[in-house]
Amino acid sequence: MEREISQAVIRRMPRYYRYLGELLESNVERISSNELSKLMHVTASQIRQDLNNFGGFGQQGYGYNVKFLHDEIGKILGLNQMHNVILIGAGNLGQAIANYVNFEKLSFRMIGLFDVNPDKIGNVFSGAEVRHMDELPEFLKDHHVDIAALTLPKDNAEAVAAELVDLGITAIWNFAHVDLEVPENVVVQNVHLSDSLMQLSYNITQI
Amino acid sequence: MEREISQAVIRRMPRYYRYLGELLESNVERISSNELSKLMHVTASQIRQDLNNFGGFGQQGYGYNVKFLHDEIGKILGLNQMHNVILIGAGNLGQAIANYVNFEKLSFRMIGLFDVNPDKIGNVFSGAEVRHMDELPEFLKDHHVDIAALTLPKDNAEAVAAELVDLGITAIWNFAHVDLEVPENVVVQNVHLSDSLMQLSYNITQI
DNA sequence: TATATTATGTTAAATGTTTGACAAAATGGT
DNA sequence: ACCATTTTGTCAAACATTTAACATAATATA
Repeated sequence: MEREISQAVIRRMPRYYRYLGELLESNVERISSNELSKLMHVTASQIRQDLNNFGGFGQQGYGYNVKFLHDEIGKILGLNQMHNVILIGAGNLGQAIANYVNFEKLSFRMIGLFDVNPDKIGNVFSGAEVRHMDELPEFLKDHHVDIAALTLPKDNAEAVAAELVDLGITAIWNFAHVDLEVPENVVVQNVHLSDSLMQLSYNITQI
Repeated sequence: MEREISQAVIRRMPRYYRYLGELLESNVERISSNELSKLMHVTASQIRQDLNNFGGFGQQGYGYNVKFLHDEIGKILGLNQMHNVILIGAGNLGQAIANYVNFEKLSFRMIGLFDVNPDKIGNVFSGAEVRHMDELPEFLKDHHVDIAALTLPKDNAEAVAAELVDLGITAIWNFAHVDLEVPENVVVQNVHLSDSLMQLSYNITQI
């Protein structure tokens, strides 16, 4: 039986991926957990412990090969395969997120935008046309979708999420200011901006 | 000597605040940790433990008064005072965030937008005009600013952050895809969207 | 008013996470 | 070819967080 890897570890993996990507761009070939720990301001022990959850990627006396480790973490995070993404709610935030997703060219592709506002239907953002929500069932018959991004007001979010789940979506990137209730086979990743702002507000007052 | 409250607890406070706000809107007068735990899908023990970090807000045999607790958590998070916010980088995401901040009317106010792109200077978003970055020092002489939101490409982020810190900014809400190096009296709250997307990507592949 | 019920605040146990220590293995200089 | 140095992977200790248990106090009912 395999032990499940904690989200505490998973949360740190994209950060390793990012630093290794930068090292790669700087043509650094190898790095030790000690050097990386100084760069990232974490303990070397944590780095080694984290990586060892997934296997031994390093070599004693040498350290880690930057390119190899970067690739391996990419695979762990599923970045070696393309994810088709749709987005519901083509407002300001939706447009920003649509851009954002396309930026990660090799792993994520924004293939459809949906809204209910007639003024927005037909507009093209980030190379995708905004369609009416009514077209969603038909669209999902023709296209394989891995992730739905929800960038809409909280009042509609729960109902739209339920509809998406009915239509077979199993991964939701949720920007709405509400916690979605979904079946347990559906993965929800929340980005609660106001929670983040409130945490900042708290930390300001503590100094 | 007061024991510092862990960020694990702080991260949960905005969520309590949100649920209590909804209960308040539904005219619920009182709630027990047990009822709230069912609503929020956390243990009642955790709720009581969390709240007791800040004081005894409840009463045995009664539970918690919703309005009182909501107010108290608001105070803890610093939401009882207005925070002036500026934003650097008036692109798509910047516009979305500017809207977002103004939405929390009683606690946060977007008072200035800055960019270097001449096409953007002079535009008005969310009631604030976009100014050139060169005007920032002058602006900060005339206005008290509590928080600077950074919504710009990662290549400029570190330099802009350094400039902000020089000019006396002590709280940064960072959306740039980079970890800022700042003096320890400066608070940084990161929103790394691509980290979040990668975490989602990982969790998809695990089911 | 007496009593059963509810529900907090708090202590202690259980669980989870991070850090330190070190044996084993590879490297690199002489 | 040898030896000092580096550095991993892993075990165990230290630390932090979460959950369970329960004494105490207020409420509500009869």
